Amino acid sequence: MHVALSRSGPALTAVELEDDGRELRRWELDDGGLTEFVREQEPRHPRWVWNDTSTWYLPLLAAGVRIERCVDLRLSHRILRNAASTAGSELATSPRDGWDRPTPAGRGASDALFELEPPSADDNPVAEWMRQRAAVEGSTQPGRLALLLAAESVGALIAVEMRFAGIPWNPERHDELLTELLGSRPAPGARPARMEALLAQVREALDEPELNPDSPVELVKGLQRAGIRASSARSWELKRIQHPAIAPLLEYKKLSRLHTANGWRWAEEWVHDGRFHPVYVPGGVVTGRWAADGGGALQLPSQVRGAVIADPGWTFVVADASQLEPRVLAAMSGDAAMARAGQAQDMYQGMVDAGAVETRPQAKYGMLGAIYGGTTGESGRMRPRIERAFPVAMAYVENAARAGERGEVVSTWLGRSSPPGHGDAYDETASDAQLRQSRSDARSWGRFTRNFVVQGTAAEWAMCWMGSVRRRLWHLGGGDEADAALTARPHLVFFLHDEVIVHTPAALAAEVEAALREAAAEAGRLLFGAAPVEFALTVAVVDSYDQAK
DNA sequence: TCGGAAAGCGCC
DNA sequence: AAAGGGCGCTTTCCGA
Repeated sequence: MHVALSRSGPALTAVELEDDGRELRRWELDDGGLTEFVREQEPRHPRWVWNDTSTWYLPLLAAGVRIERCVDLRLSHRILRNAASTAGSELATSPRDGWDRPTPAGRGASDALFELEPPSADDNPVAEWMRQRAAVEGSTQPGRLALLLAAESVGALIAVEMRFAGIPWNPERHDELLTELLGSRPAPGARPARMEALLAQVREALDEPELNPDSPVELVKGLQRAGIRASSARSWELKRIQHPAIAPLLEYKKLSRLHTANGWRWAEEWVHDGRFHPVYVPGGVVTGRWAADGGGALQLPSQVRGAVIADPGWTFVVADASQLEPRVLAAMSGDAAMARAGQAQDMYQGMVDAGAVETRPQAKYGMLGAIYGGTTGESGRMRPRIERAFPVAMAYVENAARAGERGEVVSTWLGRSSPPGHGDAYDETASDAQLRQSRSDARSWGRFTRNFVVQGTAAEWAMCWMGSVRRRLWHLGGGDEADAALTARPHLVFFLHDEVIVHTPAALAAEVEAALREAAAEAGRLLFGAAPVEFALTVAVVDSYDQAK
């Protein structure tokens, strides 16, 4: 059962659809009636069809209404517009229209969390839904694409739910952590005491009393005047230099980053009532990974994770998928030897035990090099051995790289396609320098497409995993019969590419862990069927995030 | 004065 | 000669 929601000015329309798109019933509503309508219909388990999940769902959640499933038409449209397997569809060949507009930004401080604009008017969702169904059914891989759209849509629900719930954040502990590292909070515009002290050491050691360490240009000039040959102000370059100014300078830069990105000002903007409410952007990255729009949820530094503290009587279950991308590559390429190495809880150790390489770091850098296209350092040295041990997997990523170099489009396992390549950027009149540049650009694009197929498929696995986790957690909390709100049950509060945090009553932690593991296995089956690849999780039950790992 | 690019670094 | 993928955020830099 599907119910499409749309808005025309102040009027809302709900249309119940037969599976073939025929209209069964129609309701005319207003904003005040929407919440009650959805609440009444939800026990029938409709799939809500709407333009953008965040605009419709956030107000519903705020009113205490949680839904089971939806179709996010705009996210789906974007996938189908670009997918190689739907290139001939009416959707993909028609001119760009309103459905090609970007998802409305959820930007803004969480003060405005419940003061969002109401859902905006848009083109007819029923017609768009039919167009999308036709594109999927006419594609070369309808089953996979349908799964991708379902996973993307449940991801959109989860993103809104996590923003709504927020991640428990203890402002006092955050302030303590900052004070331990930086000194007490300085006046606006002033440097914290610890940074000021380090800066004095740097200036002294360089004999540069006016040095401005925050300007890379000034910093490099100052270093050079002191006889230090540095071509940039990057930490990795400075680390190689023997000079008394370097250690305090590196420490200064580290603290400066913390102070500006996740310091007191950040907390004032993003943490309210003991919760950090980041804005997630499903599908915000070309590969299908999520992005964040404000708050920096995907870059939360380890220094402040100790401020993520569970509520009294509650705890966190932190789970990350171990070596997700190598496992995904083993499954999608069908590399049996690599899959065998993945039978181990620690796949890199499994690669050592299989005799592919000698040490765990060699396995790790070798694999990352294979997936990223690295040719230097340890990953470059390991390349021949990885190729010998896992020829099928390596051929898979090499093919993706060569396709990208030729300007071709590549696709993930479920059918998300890469952006169009550059094609031949030169002709017979090109100079040697232009030819070199062109070949370099092609190789660079090849590294992108090589990584795209793996990173994008890993994102698909993660979305299937989370969708399954979400469903299981809801039932753990009593399912539809229970009256408890989303945040009164075990619920997802954080997601970071291959890692989730569940906030749960402590008594349910063991069941949550089991649900996470079952969901990981389910995601593997959903994507890859009976492929003999295991998706191992590392799980920790902790009261604060810094205790995980 | 403003806005975009670049630099640098945090996460995976 | 160049030689590792994807992002977001903050500050500085620089030109319109």
